[in-house]
Amino acid sequence: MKLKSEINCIIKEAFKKADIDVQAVMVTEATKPEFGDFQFNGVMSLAKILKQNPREIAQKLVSHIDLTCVVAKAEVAGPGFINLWLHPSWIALACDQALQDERLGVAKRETPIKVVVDYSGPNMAKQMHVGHLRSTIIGDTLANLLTYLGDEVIRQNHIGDWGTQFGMLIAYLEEKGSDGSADLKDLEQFYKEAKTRFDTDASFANKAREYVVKIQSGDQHCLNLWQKFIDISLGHCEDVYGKLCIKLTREDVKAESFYNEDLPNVIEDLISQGLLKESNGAQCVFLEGEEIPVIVQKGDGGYLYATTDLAALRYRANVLGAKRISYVVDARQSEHFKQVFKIAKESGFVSGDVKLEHVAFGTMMDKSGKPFKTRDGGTVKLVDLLDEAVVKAKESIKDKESLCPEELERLAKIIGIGAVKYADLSINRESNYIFDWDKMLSIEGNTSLYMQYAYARIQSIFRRFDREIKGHITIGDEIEHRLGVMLLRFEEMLYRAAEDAAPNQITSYLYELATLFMRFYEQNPILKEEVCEELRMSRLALARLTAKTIKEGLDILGIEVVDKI
RNA sequence: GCGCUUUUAGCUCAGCUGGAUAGAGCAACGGCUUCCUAAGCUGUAGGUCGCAGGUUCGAAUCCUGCAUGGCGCACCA
Repeated sequence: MKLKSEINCIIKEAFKKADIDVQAVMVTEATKPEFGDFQFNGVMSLAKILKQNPREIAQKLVSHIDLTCVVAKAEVAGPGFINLWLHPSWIALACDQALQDERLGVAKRETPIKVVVDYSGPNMAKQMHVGHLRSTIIGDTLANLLTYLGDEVIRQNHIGDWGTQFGMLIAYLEEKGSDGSADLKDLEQFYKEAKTRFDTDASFANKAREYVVKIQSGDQHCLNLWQKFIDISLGHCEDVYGKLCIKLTREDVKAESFYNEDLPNVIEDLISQGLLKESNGAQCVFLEGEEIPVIVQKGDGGYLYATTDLAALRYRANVLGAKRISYVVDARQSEHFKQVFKIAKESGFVSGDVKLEHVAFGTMMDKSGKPFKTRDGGTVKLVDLLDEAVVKAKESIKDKESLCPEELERLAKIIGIGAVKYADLSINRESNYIFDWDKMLSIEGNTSLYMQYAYARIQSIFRRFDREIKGHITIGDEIEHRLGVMLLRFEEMLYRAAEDAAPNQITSYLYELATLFMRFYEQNPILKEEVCEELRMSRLALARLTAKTIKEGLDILGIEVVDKI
């Protein structure tokens, strides 16, 4: 059941009865409570086309709106707005049904598609840093969301495990002896040391270059060393994923090296499509309207970023069969993706009906608006950031003294990590965002703690009332009415967020929902003596549906909830 | 130089396909509790939506120009 679609149908029916021809109608949420639950604004533009008075058309339309079941009242307002109020009894019934349903009334997509979500993509030469945070959590959320809506989601972790720097690292690993795992605990340090050796020792540098060639030509000894290095490095990433509750596994890893063998074919196929041109010794694709070409093969025969991405694109479209391929990557690479997508379509690597999208996001800044760095200007390791979040969360817990250490640790983890994720996801992903611990761990405003508190508050009701809820929801007052409508909007909100790949639509919704619930709870007692049984059951049911909706929403965001806070 | 992008309240941000008096939170100043989690609710104040034009019955939203901060522009990924 999609709320707006339902109302759209009613409006459309009214148009039909009024004998007015329209294409599509679209109601929107009312901008203010006085204007009802939903409003239809389409009459004004229609009046223009028909050269008639908009108020008259609106009036005519209103007289034909079916007021028996869903819509209770329809009113013309202003220049020709139509305001719509829903039947409280209908809202109540729909909420009852949602509560009975495991999926809270959220239907699965009628025609699910295969979607590849490419996200996280850490570089194996270095430890994950804050720059990977946004891709990882936005991508994971998108994957969760699409999965929930019924699409077949293929998560892809396109790790960087190929290229010249690995020659250096492998050479250094071998120099350190057979068991390098101890030295690899701190990849950053390892990288630095290797780099120093590379820069100061010519024979080491030569060896490193040889290794590059050897790895790429399939030398078994070198490949073994390389594999070992990647395993350890990937292990670091998995620690971070574990802390962050990210669902990526080894099965989702399709590294750059995976496409290596296909790269010569990409070039060949581009040649046969007549898209390739040599320029200054490099193989290039010149796109229409662009002066600077996309290089797919270097003068020395080496391949580039774009080449690998082309190989990956056609693998995903043709082998995996994806109909939507989403790249959750920093906005600075938008030009790259625009070009690669264009080449993929023009070359026929990816057929026209496949939706290619760059889910771009802005840079993470510090409190003063500069790119997020450590005090000495280095990159902040993601592990350190997450550990700090847990420590800070622990400090922020109100009566931490009353909790046992294990419980405090568990709470701090959920709250700290949840706060980092929620803060990021609640921002419109395309804008740069300011990373601010105080704001993040604040209980006020659109934060994860406010959500957690709202949820925990409801759970505490059900600790006092542990019987079965018997009876039905009745919408008694305006706040219950608004809460009910908000609960019913969950489904459409999710579909919208999925379409736009916009997690902040989910957080905005959850915040509005939680706020409404808090208001409802302030003025409508539930377990107090004076409340009659019937009313109590109705309010309990609303509370439970709210809790379930919050939990489901946070679950899609990859954030755990706690019953007590 | 070319291209992409940002600009909304003192601060951090919403604002979906153009719609009614532009919304939250923080910060400021008030109010509510013999306790169903006050880590809550609530009132007041605060904005020529960067500027100037244009399209439209109607523009923060679309178009053009300018200003502003950021980013990207050939063999790194």
